[in-house]
Amino acid sequence: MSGRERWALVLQQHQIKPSYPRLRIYTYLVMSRTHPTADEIYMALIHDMPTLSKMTVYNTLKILVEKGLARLISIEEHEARYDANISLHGHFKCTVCDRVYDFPISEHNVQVQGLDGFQITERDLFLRGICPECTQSSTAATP
Amino acid sequence: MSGRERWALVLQQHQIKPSYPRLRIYTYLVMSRTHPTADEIYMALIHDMPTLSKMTVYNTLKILVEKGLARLISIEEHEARYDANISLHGHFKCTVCDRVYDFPISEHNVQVQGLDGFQITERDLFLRGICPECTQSSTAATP
DNA sequence: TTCTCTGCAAACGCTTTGCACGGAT
DNA sequence: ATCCGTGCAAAGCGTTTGCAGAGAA
Repeated sequence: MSGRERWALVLQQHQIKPSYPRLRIYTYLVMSRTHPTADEIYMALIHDMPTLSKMTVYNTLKILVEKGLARLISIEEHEARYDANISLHGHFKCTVCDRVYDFPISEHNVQVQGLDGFQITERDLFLRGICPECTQSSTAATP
Repeated sequence: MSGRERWALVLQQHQIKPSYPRLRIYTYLVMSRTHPTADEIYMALIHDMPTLSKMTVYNTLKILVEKGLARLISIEEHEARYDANISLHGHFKCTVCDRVYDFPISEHNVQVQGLDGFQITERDLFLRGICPECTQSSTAATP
């Protein structure tokens, strides 16, 4: 089974009709490790699919989130990023280069007191700061 | 010392000129426990201050965040919420009533592995789900 | 006077809405 | 023939920008 077929099956299993645009968008999201925005996905696919509309990207991403195949990362307001990795993990955003990194977390990171009676459906641990690469280039630039 | 004077002093200590609009905005943010948006702050103050502009609210909030007197909560994209409580704590957002609750967290909640070399400046633990109040009303409505 | 703050108006960018075409069943 | 997905155009909303007038030092 090819990669494309495999993801088509995943879509079907989640009650999403695997149309060509949807399949391409989902496959791109799965492959990419950069937590792309809707616009970045659109820009990456428009070369291959000249008729693709940004609308379809928005629609598809919305469906993927609803069906639990993707997560919406709102680590920074005004930019909605998406992640097809739906397992428990944290996100670090570099405030210099704007890249978003994954890092492993465990249950005890998100185990909290004082929320008795609250039904928790989503957990996000967001860190912000400067990544090693940007730290290095800034110290190098300041001799 | 009145409450107003006290917050004026805090502003001064953070190199923010305590103009009347700034003082009112900051005082409102400190008193409110609802993590208001810029628009909510504007709506709350416009009755008392008919000449207040939304611009001034945006400007003031930006300065407060820069100077470390407030935190920007991006628990939900497309709405920027602000919190004058800058101590370590988590946020829970009810997806039904949209309220944002505080809850206590400790250092071990945000202690993570795999980020050696990363300079961390901000930590956010966001939970989403349904609050007790909304859970109760929804079960009551489903007999 | 000089500098900063305020606040109007307009622009901006991302996202949503309304609707019509087209392809699949 | 019907239904659903696609995608154009336009509107919507929160936020930012440019600038001018007012006020404090």
